[in-house]
Amino acid sequence: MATGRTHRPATRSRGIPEATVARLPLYLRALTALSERSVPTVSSEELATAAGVNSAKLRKDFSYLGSYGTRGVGYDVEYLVYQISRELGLTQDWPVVIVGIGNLGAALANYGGFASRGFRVAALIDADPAMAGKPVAGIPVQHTDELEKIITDNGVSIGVIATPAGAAQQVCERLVAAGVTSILNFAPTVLSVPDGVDVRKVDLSIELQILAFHEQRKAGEGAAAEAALSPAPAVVTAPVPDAGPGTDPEAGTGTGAAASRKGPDGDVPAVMPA
Amino acid sequence: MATGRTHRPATRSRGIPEATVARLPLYLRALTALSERSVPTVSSEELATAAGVNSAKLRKDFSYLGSYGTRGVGYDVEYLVYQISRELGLTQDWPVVIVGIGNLGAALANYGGFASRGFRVAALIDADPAMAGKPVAGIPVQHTDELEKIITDNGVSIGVIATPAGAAQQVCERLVAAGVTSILNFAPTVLSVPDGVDVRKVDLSIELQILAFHEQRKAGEGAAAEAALSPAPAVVTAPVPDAGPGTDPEAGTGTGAAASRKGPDGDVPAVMPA
DNA sequence: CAATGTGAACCTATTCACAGCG
DNA sequence: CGCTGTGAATAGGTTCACATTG
Repeated sequence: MATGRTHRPATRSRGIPEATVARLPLYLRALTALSERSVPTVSSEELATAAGVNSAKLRKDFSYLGSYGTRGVGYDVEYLVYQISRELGLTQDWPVVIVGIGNLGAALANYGGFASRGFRVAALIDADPAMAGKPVAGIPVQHTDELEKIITDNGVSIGVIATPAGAAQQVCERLVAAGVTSILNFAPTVLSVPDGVDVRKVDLSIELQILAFHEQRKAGEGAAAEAALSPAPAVVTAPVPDAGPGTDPEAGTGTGAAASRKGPDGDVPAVMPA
Repeated sequence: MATGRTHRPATRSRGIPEATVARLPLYLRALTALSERSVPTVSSEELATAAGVNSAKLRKDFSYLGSYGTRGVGYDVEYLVYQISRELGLTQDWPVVIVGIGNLGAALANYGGFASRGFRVAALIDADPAMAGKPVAGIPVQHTDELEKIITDNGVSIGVIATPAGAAQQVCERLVAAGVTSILNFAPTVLSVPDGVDVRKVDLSIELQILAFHEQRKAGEGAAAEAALSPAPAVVTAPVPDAGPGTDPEAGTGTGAAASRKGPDGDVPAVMPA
C-alpha cells in the first residue's frame, strides 16, 4: 500500500453516487416510520422533510434507483421501503462481530438498531481473558484467540472495532486476514487496509472538534448577541489575545497558550513566520 | 420549516471549506502523536500518510489556514499543533453536557478522548430518577429537571444527546432553549433545530447500512461465492401488506414488480426502535 | 534541490426550473 | 393540476502539475 489506501472505489458503485448511498438509510428510516403508521404514499416534499433534506435532492437520489414514484401522487411507502432495503443489501442477513467489549463495545452490543435491520451480532470478542464467557447483551464474550475461527465459521464480512486506539490496527489486520472486508472503526486511529476493504470511522472527538470550530465562529461573530441566554462566563477563558472574528490569522504569538495546553514536552517556541 | 433546516451555514466558515475543517482534527491527532515523539518537523507527504489523506489535499487544506510551512523542509510540528488547535477553537475550554446516560452515554462519559482536547464533561443528565446522584465516570448523574439550570450555570454551548430516539427532539429543544448552540446527536432521529444551531449526527445503524451496500456490491461482483456460509434465510419476497384504505395504488406496479424483480432473498426486517 | 503553495483542470454533488406524465 | 423525473446551471471539493522559495 503505497500511500495509505483507505479509499473505496467510489466508481464501482454501479452508478449510485456515494452521497446518495449515504442518504438512503435516512430515507429508509423515515419510510419505515410512515409504514408503521400505515401511511400508503408520500410526496417527495413530505418525505424530504421527514428525512431532513430538500425535495429536489431526494427526487434526484431516487432517480438513481429507478423510477419508483407516480407523478401527481408520490411514492408508495411499502414499495419504496422494499426497494431501498434491497438496494442497501438489507434483504440479506449480515453477521457482524464486535471487537473490544469495553464501555463502548457493550453499548454497541446492546444497541437495538443494530439487530433490527438485517444486522446480527454474531459474536463479541475481547482481549481480556477475564471477560471470556461473560455475557454482554445476552451474548457470551469470546477471547481474541478465537477471532479467526469466529470470522470463518460465521461467514462474517463486517467487523466493528471498539478497542483502544493502540490495538485497532492489529485487530484490523487480523479481521481482514480472516476475511472481513468492511470495517466500522470506533477507535481514534487511522486504519490502513488493503485495497478492496472498506473502512468507515466514527469518531466522537472529531465530531466535537468540528462543532467547536463552528461554535467559536458564532461566538466571535455577532458580538454578545447570544449572551441573552448564556451568561457565558466560562467561555472567554482564552489565554490568547483571541482575534475574535479573525479575518486574518495573525496569530499574535500564542506560545504561552500552545505550550500551556499541550502536555509533556511542552513549549517549543515554534518558528514564527511573518 | 420550508425545507428541513438542519443545515449549517457552510458559507459562514470564514473561507475555510467545510471539508477542510472536518480533516483538521485528523491532522491534529497525527501531529500530536509526532509531538509526543518529539519529532520537530514533518513533510506534507509524511503527515498526509499518517492522517490517511494524500499530500496535495493536505497542503491545500493548510493553505487555507495560511502559510505555515517552510519550503524545502516541511512543517514545524509544535507550531502547527498550535495553529490548528487555535483554528478549531481548542485553545479554550468547552464545557459539554451529555444527556441520556444509558450504555452509550456512560461509554461517552468514560471516553478519554473527550476530556483530552479542551472538552470537559460538565454534567451528565438522565431522565431516570433512579440514576440521580449515581456517579458515572466519577461524575454524579443529575435529573433532567435540572437541565436548564445546568446549562446556564456552566455556560454550556455544546450538548451531546444519547437518549432513545423518542426523547431526542424534546431534549434537543430544551437544550437549545437553554442556550446550547451545538449538538452532537447519537439518537437515530432527524433533529430539527432553529437557524444558528449546529447539529452533527453519529449513527451506527446508518454507517452499517452504508457498509452493507458496498459489501453487497463486492459479493455480486466476482461471483456468487459468499453463499457458502449463509444458510438461505426465509424467502418471502413482497412484504407489501398494503394498508390501502382509500387510494389503491395499482397493485401491479407495487406488489408484482417488487416480487418479480430479482429476488435472491427477501425478508425485510424493517423494525425501527421508535 | 526538496518540498511548499497554488492556479487550473477535473470530478462530484446540490440546486434550479421545467417538461412530461398520471 | 400536482408531482415526479431530469437536463442544465452552479457550487464545492479533489487532484494535477509546476513555479516558487528557503
